[in-house]
Amino acid sequence: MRLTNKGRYAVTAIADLAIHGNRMPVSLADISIRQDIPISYLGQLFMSLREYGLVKSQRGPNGGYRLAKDSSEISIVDVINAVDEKINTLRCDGSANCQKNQQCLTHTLWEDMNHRIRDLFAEVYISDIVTNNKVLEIAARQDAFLAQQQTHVALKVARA
Amino acid sequence: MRLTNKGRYAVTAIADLAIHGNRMPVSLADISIRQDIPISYLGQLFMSLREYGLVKSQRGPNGGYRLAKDSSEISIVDVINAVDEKINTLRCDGSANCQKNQQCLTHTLWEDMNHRIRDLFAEVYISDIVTNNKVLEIAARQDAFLAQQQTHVALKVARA
DNA sequence: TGCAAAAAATACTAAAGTATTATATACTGG
DNA sequence: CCAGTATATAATACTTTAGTATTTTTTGCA
Repeated sequence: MRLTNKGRYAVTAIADLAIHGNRMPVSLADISIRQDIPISYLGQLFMSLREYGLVKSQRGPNGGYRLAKDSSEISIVDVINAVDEKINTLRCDGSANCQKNQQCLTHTLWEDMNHRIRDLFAEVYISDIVTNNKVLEIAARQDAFLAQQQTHVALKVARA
Repeated sequence: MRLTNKGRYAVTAIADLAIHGNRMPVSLADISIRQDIPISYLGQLFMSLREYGLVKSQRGPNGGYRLAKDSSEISIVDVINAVDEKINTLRCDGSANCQKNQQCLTHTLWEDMNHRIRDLFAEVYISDIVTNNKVLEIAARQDAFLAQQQTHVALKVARA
């Protein structure tokens, strides 16, 4: 079983889209600044997310990404699957050949835990996340930060 | 979050003790053969398990390990903790400094998932595992395999 | 029509973590 | 005293993860 930055980043980025993508596509650059995720890494993640059908893209100026479905139809397990982080407690990948081509002593246990954890992640939807007050509060802080960054850039450009 | 061979090995080894340690201490050599786990790796794991108070050791001939408590008092989460595999979905280790010393957007989410997964593992006890019929069946197969190995060794010694 | 903003695609590298092996030492029952 | 056992630690090989870099393609807009 493993859930690392990759999966966390992906869920965070999808939540960012759910919050900011209502009117306009959201650029990776904006997500990168708001969520503090390397932009090039985001690029990789969004290729998977798009192939998996969770987001749709728009190239060119003012382009970016939007959710392909409503946030109430995307669960965390979808996102984690999309970026290929298996939530898997099994050594044998389910084929029960963990010990010399036969089941190991605890095979059934891990299989069971696997299901239960998957269910846990399957029942949390992106909409649940982005309606949480604490989350919205943090999103507001991140918005302010992005605006501030953009002002800095504008000033630099004006000076030059 | 991460659960790898180390944690799986540890739980499997503890289950092996629960099954075979009623009368005599169980040697790492036997566990190694029955469960197909490298003996030197087992040595490392059992150091942790002993320090954590889950097993007690007996050196010398006919020595080995036994459970330090009843199998109904050892949950999976204890075992995994003992060998230092954190079941942790959090990037920031709980201190909520995941993004520039402040909470990241999904901090609360991962914290919540963390608790739920921990609860899942905390409610499964070793006794649950070793009373399962399928598990006992596999244990019987492993016993036969060990006996066969020992016969081979005995024959070799007799021949020499 | 050309520039700039954006995604798409791919290759590469460094760091961290995992699993395993190896080796030497200490203890203990017969 | 010997052999079987745990104890302890070091070293190594391997895998995965995270992150960086670069080039190409698309497209809105001035």
